[in-house]
Amino acid sequence: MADTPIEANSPMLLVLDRVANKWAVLAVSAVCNQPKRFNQLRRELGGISQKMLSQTLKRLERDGIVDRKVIATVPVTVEYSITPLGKTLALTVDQLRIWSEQNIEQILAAQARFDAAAEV
Amino acid sequence: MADTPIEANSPMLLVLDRVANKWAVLAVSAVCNQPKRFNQLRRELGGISQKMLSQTLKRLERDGIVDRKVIATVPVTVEYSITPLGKTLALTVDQLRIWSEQNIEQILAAQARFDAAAEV
DNA sequence: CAGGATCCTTTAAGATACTG
DNA sequence: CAGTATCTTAAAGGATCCTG
Repeated sequence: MADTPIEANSPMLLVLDRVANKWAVLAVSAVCNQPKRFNQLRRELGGISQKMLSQTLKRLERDGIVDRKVIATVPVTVEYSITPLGKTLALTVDQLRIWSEQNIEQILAAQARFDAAAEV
Repeated sequence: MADTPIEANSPMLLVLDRVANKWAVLAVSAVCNQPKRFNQLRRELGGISQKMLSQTLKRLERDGIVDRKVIATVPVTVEYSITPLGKTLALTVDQLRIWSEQNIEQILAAQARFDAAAEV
């Protein structure tokens, strides 16, 4: 890790602001292996509202993480896919997923200890 | 990345909820190399309010990411340091920092393209 | 020095209804 | 089907004052 403290508007924070939220991670992950349609994603991402999904996808598209392709069927179909840039991000985020899975027990144990110590 | 979509309460999301916010990342990063005191951290993390810092540190402590040590001086001193668990997390988060730095240009370029296309 | 408690403002998020 | 617009509610965040 870096010796220098992270500044308030570093690339890291800019990326975190976009990527480090539940729905963005879910969406990237869902789209990562094959293109998906809007409502298909909605169903796949459990409780997401269409507003949130719409927002999330638009942000990801703007950042060049996912690609949006309108197919002129009737009614219209829209396909979301991962970009090359998005793919590398997904790989990186996946590292965090692996860390999470490997350490979730330790975290939960720490929480339990903390809470036990707290309630006297 | 995983083929299976990330479920709504996976370890990943639990970790993201804690770790993937500006202040937590800043705090972990600030404490990563040597222990720091409360107000020392406050100064180092630019604009953080003491409420936010307090909240952030408490959460990180609860999760076993940082360690809190009260030193009985007068007035009292409190020292925050990284735990072994926190250290491995910092390493992982650092990967994301590296990705961010390497790809920030591409992201900004994508945003510029998107915005240019949007305003007609 | 290191915080807790309170109040108040701003932002995020969900529900609902409507459109090309 | 794939969204946008609007309204309302929930949560995050900041400012201020206070204490061991």
